[in-house]
Amino acid sequence: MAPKEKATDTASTKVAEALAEAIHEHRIAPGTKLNEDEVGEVFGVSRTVIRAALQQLAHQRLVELKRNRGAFVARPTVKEAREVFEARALLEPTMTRHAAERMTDADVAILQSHIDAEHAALAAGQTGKALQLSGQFHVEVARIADQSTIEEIIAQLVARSSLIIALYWQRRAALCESNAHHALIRALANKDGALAEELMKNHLLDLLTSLDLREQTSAPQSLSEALKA
Amino acid sequence: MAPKEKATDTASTKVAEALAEAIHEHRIAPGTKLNEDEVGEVFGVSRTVIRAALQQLAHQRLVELKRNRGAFVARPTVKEAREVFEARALLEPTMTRHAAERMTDADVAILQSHIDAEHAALAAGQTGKALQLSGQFHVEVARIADQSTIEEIIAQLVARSSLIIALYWQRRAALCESNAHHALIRALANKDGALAEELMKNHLLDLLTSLDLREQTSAPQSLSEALKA
DNA sequence: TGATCCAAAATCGTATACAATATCGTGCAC
DNA sequence: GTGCACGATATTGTATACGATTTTGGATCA
Repeated sequence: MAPKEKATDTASTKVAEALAEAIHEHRIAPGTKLNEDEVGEVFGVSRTVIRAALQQLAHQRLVELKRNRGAFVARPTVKEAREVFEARALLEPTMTRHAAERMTDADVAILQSHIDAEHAALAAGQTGKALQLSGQFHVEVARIADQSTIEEIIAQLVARSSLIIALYWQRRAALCESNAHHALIRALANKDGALAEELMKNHLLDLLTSLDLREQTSAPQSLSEALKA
Repeated sequence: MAPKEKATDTASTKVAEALAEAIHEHRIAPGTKLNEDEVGEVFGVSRTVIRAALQQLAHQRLVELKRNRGAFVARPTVKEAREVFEARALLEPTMTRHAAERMTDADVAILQSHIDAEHAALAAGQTGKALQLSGQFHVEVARIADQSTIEEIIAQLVARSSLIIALYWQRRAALCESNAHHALIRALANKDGALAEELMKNHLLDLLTSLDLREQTSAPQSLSEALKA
């Protein structure tokens, strides 16, 4: 339960991870300004490390940096949402096929543990946690495919997807995901690359269509941002 | 000719761009340590902005950050080289097809000007510059496809490719590239999506096979690095 | 001679201080 | 009463100072 200390990581990374988790769990609303002094006080560190953390998050597109204005939690547009899933649609099915060809028993166990943890989190009402674990499943597939470069790209896209889902999710069908993952894991365990690829393709499409991507879904968070947009 | 000042960019970005250019043109050898004080003196700024710049470059995988040890120019492995081109192979052909469908006369002109500039640089012996322009061609294709998210990913992959090419290029066939781009531009101008897609796929394969990716091509830059690897 | 340990130097990580810029409120002119 | 200008305030951008960690060199001892 205690956060595992990665001694090799710098302080800014830990802050970035904490902020990312908060953003993914939608505890910080998109568009929120992240004041450096304020955040620094919360984490008990100086602005130096906060700035480094914010820069990391900006590279992941989880926050937006505006010169002399500050950092704001990203508010992915509908277009961006589509683009992220378009990118995933181009990368992940092929990764899944490759993963099926290299699948080991250990890999099956790892993926299964992800699903289990996801179910546990869901049962405990930890929606954010479940979402993160669900995303991690996709990253693991790329890892199994032994494509670390694409794995990183997918990790970033998954992180952005998490924010997108938090924003545009039309509430319903919370566990259909796990079912999709369950079918996927079976195809992967059977080394059925073609089926796994197809399942992943459909899974991503399902995810996309489960979003409400009509233009300007809800009223903008703040009036000021709305008028500037 | 003068570097255009982007007033909206922070100082660290300018330093990062300058360093990136130097790395791409292979004026700084892979594996070279980038001492913060030293680099800071060169650019006449403090370590604060240098650190920010190095962090940006680390995110692009152009430099590697080692805790308490410093920043080193990245030395992509053979595996990483293959992975980068695998990622590009998954993304760019589809982008090319989409670009063909949205191509305007202005876009044709832009792409043509890229090729012309590339030829000019090549004629002037500016190999590094030509390489960069050649890469920019690929980024432009994604822009024309109106996929800014994938455009960013490709931009990053192209940047890494530039370093990879500088490392693993087996000297020969310098201008076959431009020919490939020329054929591509014609297919794009004719809005022949299928042909453009195929040409891009082959072009990327050509690029990959033009590299010498046998294990451990040349002797490592430094003994110390060699022994640690 | 070789290895080991320790101290000194170098370098990175973080905090603080100062400068530049943007934001916001107030007052004045019309 | 409205619009604009200007100064006060807040916030970011950059530089510098200090502490922590690593590296390096030499001295000591087997």
